[in-house]
Amino acid sequence: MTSFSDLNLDPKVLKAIEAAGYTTPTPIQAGAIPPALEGRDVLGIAQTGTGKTASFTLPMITLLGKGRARARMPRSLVLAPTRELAAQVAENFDTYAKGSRLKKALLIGGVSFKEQDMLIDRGVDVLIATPGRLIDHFERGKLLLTGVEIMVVDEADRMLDMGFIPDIERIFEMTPFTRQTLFFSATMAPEIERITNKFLSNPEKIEVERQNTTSQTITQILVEHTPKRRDMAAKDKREILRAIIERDGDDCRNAIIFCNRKTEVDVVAKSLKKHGYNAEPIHGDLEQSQRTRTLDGFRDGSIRFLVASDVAARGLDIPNVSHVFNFDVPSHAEDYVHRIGRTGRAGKLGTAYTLSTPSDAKYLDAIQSLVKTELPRGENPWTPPGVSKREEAAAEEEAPKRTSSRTRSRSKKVDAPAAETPQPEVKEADTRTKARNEARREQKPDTRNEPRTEARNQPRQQEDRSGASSSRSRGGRGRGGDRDNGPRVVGLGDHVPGFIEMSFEERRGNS
DNA sequence: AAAAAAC
Repeated sequence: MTSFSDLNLDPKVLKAIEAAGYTTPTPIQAGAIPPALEGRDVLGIAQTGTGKTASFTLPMITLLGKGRARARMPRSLVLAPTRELAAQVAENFDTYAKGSRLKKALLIGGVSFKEQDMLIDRGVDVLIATPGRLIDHFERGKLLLTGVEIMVVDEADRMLDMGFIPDIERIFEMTPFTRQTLFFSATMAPEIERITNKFLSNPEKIEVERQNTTSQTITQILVEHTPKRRDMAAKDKREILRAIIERDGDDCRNAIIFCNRKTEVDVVAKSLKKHGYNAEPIHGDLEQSQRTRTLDGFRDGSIRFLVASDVAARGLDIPNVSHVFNFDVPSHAEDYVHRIGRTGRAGKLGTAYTLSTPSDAKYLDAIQSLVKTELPRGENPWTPPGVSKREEAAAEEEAPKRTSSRTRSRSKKVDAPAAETPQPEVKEADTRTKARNEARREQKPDTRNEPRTEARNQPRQQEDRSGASSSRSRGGRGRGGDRDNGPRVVGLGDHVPGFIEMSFEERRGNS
């Protein structure tokens, strides 16, 4: 078995790897590092979580160790699709280039040009960028890419999804054709294939087994719900979300809650906050400073719930995420895989809930055929207020033979035992129903009103969280404390070093 | 149908 010390890496890099607690490279690292060190092009087919980032940062640091950067002429370039991923790559360089004199700059949008300009002017060895901001700098004449010796394209398939491929081609053409290219993609779509044929020369191809989406470390649970009306789905799902959080108690240490739309992200985050939960939103319409702050806060545990758009679905390496919620069923099946992959990392256990309504059926089918399993159905812990289980069942039976009259169906509901018709729905014309309701309320005031109010208020109180956790037996899954004693794994992909568990602030403080 | 990324 290879170890890092067999890989011809710079002794200083080896020392940094050792300090981070690693001895054995992951398959992608073992496959990509040797050819990269020989100066060959590399085509890596691998997803995040396989140790991909280190498979290019480690050889880059080693190769760039000799030589010095000239002003405005970076010696290497790493392109990433999102700002957060670019920042993550930059952190990786910080970790492993500690002993070296390499200078780096992070060029991402949403922050001022000033600092970035200064760094470029002074000369950098490593430039890490999102395509838009890089091209912007280039067009301002602040940047020359003719000195690029190594170019890395990370998450190419996502770049394709985001329409970045023309930009990537443009950037390729601004660099010298003698450069070394390291190219990473989770899939080889035809368009990706075309690009690699055009810009890579005789690459060493390393394919790492597709990450097991039904990984044993992730428990997937589907929670189905049929809203009374279609427009109530979102509101109902917010209730269900809170009910699950309460039910799972301490097991749900933290969670990423994915929504399909940015507006929904805002609504869900606001709603959780209103109910006393520690939650923050993250999506592309928010200020970059806030995005960074929120992600740091989630990483260091000061934020318990990260409500996110798909900006956070891929590649982000946040260890110790206990739960992922698909508040919305993702409409691209691939995204499901990426989203739930934010938990169950580094051999630890994770739970991924997906909330679905009948209108999601089509997307759900696509997901299930992609992951080649039927998602196990879990219990929906939330009951709509005023609707007993019994009545729910009755209503379902009733549904097929329902006749036209709304009034009739409503009065039926009222007749059912323990029913509570929502007051706003009772029209003045319906005086008989109203009177009946009032009479019933007088007869049994506590059994109807009290529990309902309490149930609604319960999650509001912070104390209730610990209260709920005492009864968190979790349907016999019996995992309790074994989250931290999961299967033993080695290498930079699965094993997570201590520093990753720290916030960026803390890491800076350490260096 | 929407998200991401440049000003």
